[in-house]
Amino acid sequence: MAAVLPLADLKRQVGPGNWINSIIKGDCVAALEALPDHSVDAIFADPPYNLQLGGALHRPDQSLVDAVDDDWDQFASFEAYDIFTRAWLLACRRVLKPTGTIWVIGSYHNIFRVGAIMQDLNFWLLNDIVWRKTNPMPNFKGRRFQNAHETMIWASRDAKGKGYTFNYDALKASNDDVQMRSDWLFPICSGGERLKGEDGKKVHPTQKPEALMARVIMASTRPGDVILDPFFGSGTTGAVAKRLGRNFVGIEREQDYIDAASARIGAVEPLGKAELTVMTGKKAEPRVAFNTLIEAGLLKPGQVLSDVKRRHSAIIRADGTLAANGDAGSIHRLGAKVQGLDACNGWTFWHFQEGEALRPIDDLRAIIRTDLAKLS
Amino acid sequence: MAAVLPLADLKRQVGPGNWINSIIKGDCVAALEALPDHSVDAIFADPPYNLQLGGALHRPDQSLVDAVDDDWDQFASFEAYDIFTRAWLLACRRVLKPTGTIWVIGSYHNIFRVGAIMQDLNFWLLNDIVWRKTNPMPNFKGRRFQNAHETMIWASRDAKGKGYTFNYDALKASNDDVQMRSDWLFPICSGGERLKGEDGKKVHPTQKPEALMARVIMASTRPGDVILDPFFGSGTTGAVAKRLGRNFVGIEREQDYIDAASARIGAVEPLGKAELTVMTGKKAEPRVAFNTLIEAGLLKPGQVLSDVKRRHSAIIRADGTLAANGDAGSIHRLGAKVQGLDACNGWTFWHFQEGEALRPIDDLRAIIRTDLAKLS
DNA sequence: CGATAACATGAATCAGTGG
DNA sequence: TCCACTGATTCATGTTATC
Repeated sequence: MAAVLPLADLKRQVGPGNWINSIIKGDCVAALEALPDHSVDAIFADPPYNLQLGGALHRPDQSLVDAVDDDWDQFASFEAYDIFTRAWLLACRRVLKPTGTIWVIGSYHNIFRVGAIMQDLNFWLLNDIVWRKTNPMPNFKGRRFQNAHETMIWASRDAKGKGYTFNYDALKASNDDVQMRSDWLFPICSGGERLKGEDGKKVHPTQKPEALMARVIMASTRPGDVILDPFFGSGTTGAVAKRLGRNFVGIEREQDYIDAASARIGAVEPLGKAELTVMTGKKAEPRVAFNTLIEAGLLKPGQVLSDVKRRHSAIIRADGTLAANGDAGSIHRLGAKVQGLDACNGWTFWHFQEGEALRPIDDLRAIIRTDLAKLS
Repeated sequence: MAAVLPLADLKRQVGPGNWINSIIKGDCVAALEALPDHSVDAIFADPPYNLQLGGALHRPDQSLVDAVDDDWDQFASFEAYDIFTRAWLLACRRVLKPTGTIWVIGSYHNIFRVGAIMQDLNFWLLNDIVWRKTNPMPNFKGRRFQNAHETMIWASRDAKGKGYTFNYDALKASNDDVQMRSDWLFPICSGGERLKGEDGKKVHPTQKPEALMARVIMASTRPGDVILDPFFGSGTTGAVAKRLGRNFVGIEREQDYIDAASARIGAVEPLGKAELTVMTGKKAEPRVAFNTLIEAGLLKPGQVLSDVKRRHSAIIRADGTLAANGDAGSIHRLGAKVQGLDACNGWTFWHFQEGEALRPIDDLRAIIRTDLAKLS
């Protein structure tokens, strides 16, 4: 069983960190306000979808918005939903680390309002992701297209946000070596994965599939990260986070959901470290300066480098710069200059002679990196 | 050549109906105000997306991406964009028949604001439709998911709108007798369909594909209906409307676009009545990524794969890559690596244990494909 | 002339670090 | 906060050039 933390206990300052991997029982905004600034790495939110289907909606002060009926005033309802949305998003934003990202899932009933408010609050939209359902419910009346998808918004905390986690290389490698697109195909949650009560009825009306959650987590978090879910429900976020070696914090009001989620998460076995290692690309590798190749004796001052088609050549100088045609500079600057470009990756542009063949100097950097790896 | 109508002439009341099948030259809202109440059956709007681009973007080969940096896409703030959006949507609403519907296309940059404002103005959202692009531009920096879709909102004029046109049966018949879903697959507009000037450059930066427009028109209008496009651009709406036996009204400010659209529409041959029945969308062979097998539970992280002669083995990681001997990568790259080859088809190389036998993981892909064949 | 390679391009909010 | 510098990064499709 995952720990359950009444909000009152949390507020009594039981100590920092005690809320990791627990479900906070209480109102979403109130519970968020009890968490420290910049304390979570990622947020996944599955807020109430709309007012028009009769779901209960609470204002930030926990008062109940009047139930929707045929006479309801549409503007007042949208306004109430906007106030609610702004409140929880703002509270989430404070809790999120500056390098963190947030996911919000919704349908056409609410996602446009959510997205616009996110922009108003200075979240910086990175992608909208379409979850295409393999087995959506049909449209029974034949008056619309079958509503076969939901939309997720992925955003960083700040405009022009930098430094967020995106495991690009792992996603690409797992996707037949082409980059992952913004349209994802998954079945809806059903069968054995769907939590059911003793009466055989589903515990939660909108339980999300673990496969969807797993891709979200694998894409935008690292092992050990803390993932917050302010509308925890049946606890899919917690279950998948635990399985994938991440930490979670859930917020939920309903005791029935908390009970089901707690038991569910308790039964999850985390994967081992080897299975959880995330594939990284060159960006994550240690930097090796060009000078290091000279110091290691792999290249020598005076030696000539050229591009792969031998159209340009340059001479290595003892200070670790290249010289050609009266110009000199780093491998990158000079590579750009001789080609008349703004930028150039000198590691892949410049080649050295080995026998009759040309090899990129990047091969030599790989040798250095291999040696470095043995040391660490 | 389609008729071009300066807004001043229209205001001089040349007579009702004279604006049918013509392009009104002028500002969008001003032109709309010159049209009568409840005079069009459907609206298709492709407003500026309000892209907020930073500096220049280069492809990995250093070529420059031709960005949409036109003046008409520049707005000072979200607030300015909202004011603009509210104005043209309100003007559209007056012109639309009570039984009419409106389509608006956009991307994550603007569609959330547009959708929220549509709801605020009492449009009643019927569906959001995802246009999945077969050939989207990649993400060059590897910092996001490939932005592979755009979103269309389809709405009726009034809340609980009734009596709008939706050709449910025709769509279903054209879709292998299953109801049309909310995710559509089409290529972007290129090749011979893409309008080009004498300099060989594209006339309009965001010309929409005719196939997309055709499905919109076939789904939500009847022959003889009047379709308004307040951001006419290169005139795709007019060209497809004419071909499909519908009438159009376009509004456009730029003379260059008007000239191109007018000539384009003039060259269109309307289809005969018999051909106006059914048209199908293009289907594509579903791509199945290795990750899909894990997400579907057919393979599990930690499980060991080997080649058919058990000379090499590798462990499946949660991120959808394989690991062996300290190396890691996609099923293809690692298969190549362990064999010392340049390339390898991981689908046929790697096998999993089933009882005492080894079966290629390609067998599992076949299972997924069978399930997906219905979707494409 | 045919096959193949090379090049071009599409609604894009597209980097991270250290001084 | 700004600036300089390193150096990582693309998929599908259509068109043109080359052999």
